[in-house]
Amino acid sequence: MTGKNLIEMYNLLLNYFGPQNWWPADTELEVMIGTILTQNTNWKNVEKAILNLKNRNLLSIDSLFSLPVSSLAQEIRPAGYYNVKAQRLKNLIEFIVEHYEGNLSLLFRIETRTLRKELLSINGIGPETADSILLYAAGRPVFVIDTYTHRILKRHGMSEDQTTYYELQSLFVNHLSEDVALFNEFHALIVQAGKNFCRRKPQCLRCPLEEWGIVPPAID
DNA sequence: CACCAGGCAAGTA
DNA sequence: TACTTGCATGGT
Repeated sequence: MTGKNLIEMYNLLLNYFGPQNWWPADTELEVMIGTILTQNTNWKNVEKAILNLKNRNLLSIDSLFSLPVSSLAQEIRPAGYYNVKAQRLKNLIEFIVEHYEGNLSLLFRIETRTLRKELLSINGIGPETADSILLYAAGRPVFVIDTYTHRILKRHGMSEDQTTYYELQSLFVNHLSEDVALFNEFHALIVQAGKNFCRRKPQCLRCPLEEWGIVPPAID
């Protein structure tokens, strides 16, 4: 497993699925909200929640800041875990208001490593959410790892159960050029492949990566 | 009916 | 450090 396989994987997926045009959102704030809402949750449900916020003109730092967390929870109900996620969104908004004058461009002025630590300091933002914000909202060359990435690489013999988030991230970063557009597209394609072919059961069927000559075992 | 979805934090030993 | 559990709606 080498970089060659990753580039090959990328080309196969891009050829099969085409460009994914991520992240599906109108503003940087909407991206950030989406990263929290989609935690362990189907994106379709997230869309319903975001539509609720849009319809009530709540997609701004100021309006979210003054909205009671209980009201926010009701708006985002379709996204599931709504009490937890409402508090997490509040934590994010309060952080931006209290540390960066409620100004996203002020927050995104920070250097990547530091910005990552800042995001991780917020309760409710873990490695994947932080990296998604860095890549898809702040436009930094950070590779996002999710459960699909773990699953697909494991099925193709490129990782193990114990392989950590950061080990997988290093695998991609060390074998790819540090390119925001590439990282953006690659992760989106992995998610697309995961949704279509890499469910836990009944294992990968008609997977575009079959061309590798690898028969992915059903695992997890 | 069971299973899954673009995680994370908190609790336990 | 290394597991386990709670969180929850909506689609298949």
